[in-house]
Amino acid sequence: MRNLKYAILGLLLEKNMSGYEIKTEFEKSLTEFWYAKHSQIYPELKKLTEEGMTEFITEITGNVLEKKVYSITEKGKEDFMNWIIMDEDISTPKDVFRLRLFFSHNLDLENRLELIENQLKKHEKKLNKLKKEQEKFKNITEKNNIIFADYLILMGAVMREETYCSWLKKCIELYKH
Amino acid sequence: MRNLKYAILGLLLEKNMSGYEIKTEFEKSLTEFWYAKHSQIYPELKKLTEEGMTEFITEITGNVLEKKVYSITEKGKEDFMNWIIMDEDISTPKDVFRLRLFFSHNLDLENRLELIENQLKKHEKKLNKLKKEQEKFKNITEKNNIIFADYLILMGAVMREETYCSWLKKCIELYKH
DNA sequence: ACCAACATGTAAGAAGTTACATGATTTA
DNA sequence: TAAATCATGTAACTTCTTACATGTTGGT
Repeated sequence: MRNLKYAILGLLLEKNMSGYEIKTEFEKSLTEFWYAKHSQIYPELKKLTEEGMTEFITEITGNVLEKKVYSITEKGKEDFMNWIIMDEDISTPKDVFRLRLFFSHNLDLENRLELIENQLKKHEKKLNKLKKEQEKFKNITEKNNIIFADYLILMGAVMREETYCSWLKKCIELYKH
Repeated sequence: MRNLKYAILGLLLEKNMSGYEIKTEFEKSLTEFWYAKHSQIYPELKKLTEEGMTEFITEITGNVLEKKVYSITEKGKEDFMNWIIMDEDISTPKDVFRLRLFFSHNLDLENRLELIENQLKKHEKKLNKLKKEQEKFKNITEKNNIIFADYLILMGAVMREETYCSWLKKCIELYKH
């Protein structure tokens, strides 16, 4: 599948970046649908370079600190463009909370409700955070840039969290009556 | 995290099962939130037995076919009951489609719309399948058994797919105007 | 001077996928 | 008698996490 590969290539298509900057982008822009630790990113960049998908030059920050600035090659671009139109089957995300809920008849009603209410609190907190972020996207008109994709992703994340919260509230309601 | 472990222990708490039956349960009951191939289940059962969480007896089907029927031990039950009330941080599911969409400004409008419309078709198909399954749960009253958890999980799955579809439709609409 | 952020890597192990490998039983 | 399902495993590999390991730079 090599999805991490394409996440990295997609980022490098925007601009040249170091491994550290890529790591930062994962935390900022991709966090609602992908993530990777630096311990996965650095070896992947090494592999990508060996495969001829990326190249790098070394830049110096300050006096001695070396930074490897990666760029995507023609070969990398071709590979990325083949991947992005690929038609893949959808897969259901794993969900540890749902796993717990499925087996929650092993708990008494009180503990079962606590389990769900705790989960609800967390998702409500996340939803509020996402809604605050959404305020940045007031006047979006340009549909051809990465900012618009950001906007659609965030909208999807808000909808996803709203639904998760509604579902949990419905579960609580059903157990209470 | 050992989530597969607890998925298996949870199933064995209901009734004694063979690896093959556990595999079948993953496909039938747990499919909306967890899954594992038999190549992961068999070694995990072996490990669980070594750890004293499960035991097995060998049964013969037909003339010679051996079946290992696993049961959960007291130690396994204790461990499971500690896990189910554990308070874990929520994590965002990875989503390859969202990854593609995020980078879809690299496609022209026509291909971008095709990408989203294909995804919509798949999620609509899945939603219809889930709604058909929901018809089985007409008169649910008993809130203390595993069937009720099944019902809540399925409700959550329907809501999740409905929202995914709404989001995709909204994306299409925004790109078309 | 200290701390947060910048910067890059490796090692060990857990989790998950794909393929290899085999054979029995049931149903059409 | 052929195909689907039952039944159990291993091997090689990819993916991902946690921990180890080190050092620089910029701001207060």
